Amino acid sequence: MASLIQIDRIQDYTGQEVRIEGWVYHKTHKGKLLFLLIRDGYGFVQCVAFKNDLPEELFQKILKIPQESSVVITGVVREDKRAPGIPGGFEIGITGFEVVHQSIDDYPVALKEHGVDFVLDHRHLWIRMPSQWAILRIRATVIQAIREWLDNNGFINMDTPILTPAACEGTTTLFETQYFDEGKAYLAQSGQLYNEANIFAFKKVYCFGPTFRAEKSKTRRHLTEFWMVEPEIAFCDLDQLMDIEEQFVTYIVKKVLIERKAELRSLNRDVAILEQIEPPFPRISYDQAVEILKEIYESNEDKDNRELLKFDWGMDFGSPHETALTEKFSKPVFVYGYPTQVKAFYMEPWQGRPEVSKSVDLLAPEGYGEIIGGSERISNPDLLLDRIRQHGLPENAFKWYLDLRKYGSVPHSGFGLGVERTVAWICGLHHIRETIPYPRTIKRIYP
RNA sequence: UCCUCGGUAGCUCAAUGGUAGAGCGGGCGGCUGUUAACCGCUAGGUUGUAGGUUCGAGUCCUACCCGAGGAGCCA
Repeated sequence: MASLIQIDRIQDYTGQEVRIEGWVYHKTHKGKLLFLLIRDGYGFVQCVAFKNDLPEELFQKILKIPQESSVVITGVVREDKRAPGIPGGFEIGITGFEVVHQSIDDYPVALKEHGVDFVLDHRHLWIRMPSQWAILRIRATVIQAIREWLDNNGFINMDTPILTPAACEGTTTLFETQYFDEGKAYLAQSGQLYNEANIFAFKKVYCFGPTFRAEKSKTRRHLTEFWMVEPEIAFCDLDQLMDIEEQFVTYIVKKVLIERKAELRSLNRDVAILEQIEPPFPRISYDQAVEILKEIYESNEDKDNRELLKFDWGMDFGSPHETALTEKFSKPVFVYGYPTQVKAFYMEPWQGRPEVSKSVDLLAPEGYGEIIGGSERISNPDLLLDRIRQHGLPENAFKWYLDLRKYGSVPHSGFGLGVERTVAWICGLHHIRETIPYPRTIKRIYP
């Protein structure tokens, strides 16, 4: 029997008779000539049947097969530039055709444009389409790259709890659940505080898991459930943190470029932009960013846009500001030294400038905005206690967190990278919802 | 929470207040290189819901439901 192959390795089998197990994605025929586009989970390949070369019964069987039917096809691999597919350029001349299950003929997801509501209601079927398949393959590679780089650079994975007793940062709205007789528990929005404990045992750690935000955000950059990797490093200041972040992000992009080129191409992503991602990334201070935004504001002629771009020192960037700022750069750009008042309570103040924090965000180019938020953490126990009190946080809940500054406190830093925003940027997508298999948004929990 | 837009065939969309239509998808037939092929035939509808105006409402009015985009907040 012909050997079973994966479509992504098809170029290794030119001239050989092979077998593929997969599903019929598309069928078209022109009299005696018939084309099937078959997907097997690893790729998409065109299979060709010519009536005169096959028994009549077999040709009719292929002709009648509905979209999405599961099949086992035997045939000879040949190179042909005309052949569509991912990777494409190869096709299989059918010699054998076996139906595993004949799909019923009302498959709802047609090969055409669909509305947002429709495709999200059919997400369980939508993921079979080439664009969604490619995006989710790239997502898996991004996740693999994240773990690889961290594991190979002295970090150890420490899972932090998802059920937590209180708001970690006391800012965002959390999902709430009853925890037996212990009162309310909340779904984690960050593992950072636990990681700050972990570094005192393991030096460099990361947690990687789902994160939950119950905010009623309704934009193309938001999900209520998303994945975040949070590295945390002992003996690390803000500059060293930026060094780590740029190495990390560069590795992720390079890995995708090497292993998922066919997928990027199928998404029509301009890879030239990604290929130039190399350290160092530009580093600008918040103060400089404010100056740049003022210039952009002054030179903007469109009155409506102009109002959205209005900005004063002390504000946090809105989406229009991030977009305008990053359009000035072709690489991801660091913005450091945000005003203390717009950032979380645990961030180390700038020396001699307490109104500024040792914080840094990494903004992706092409208007994709913040993919990383990070900072150097407060290492002085008295200052940390002051901040907890100023923010009206429950002191008791932070007792353990304050302990960390009492026993061997060191300068330390960390950051969180949002997986979905990173994937959206690498893939060049309009909306974050396509970067996760089953997106959870404020109005959607099906399927 | 606020602002804007939308809801008509399985899907994408048309239809000046006057007989609800096209393309795709489905079914049947034709064609040896299709790339969401093309050509012919065919089936397919409680126009989001409830009320109102009118001789007559997909269209105008009111309320509601559902969804999307954006703002705020954030990764």
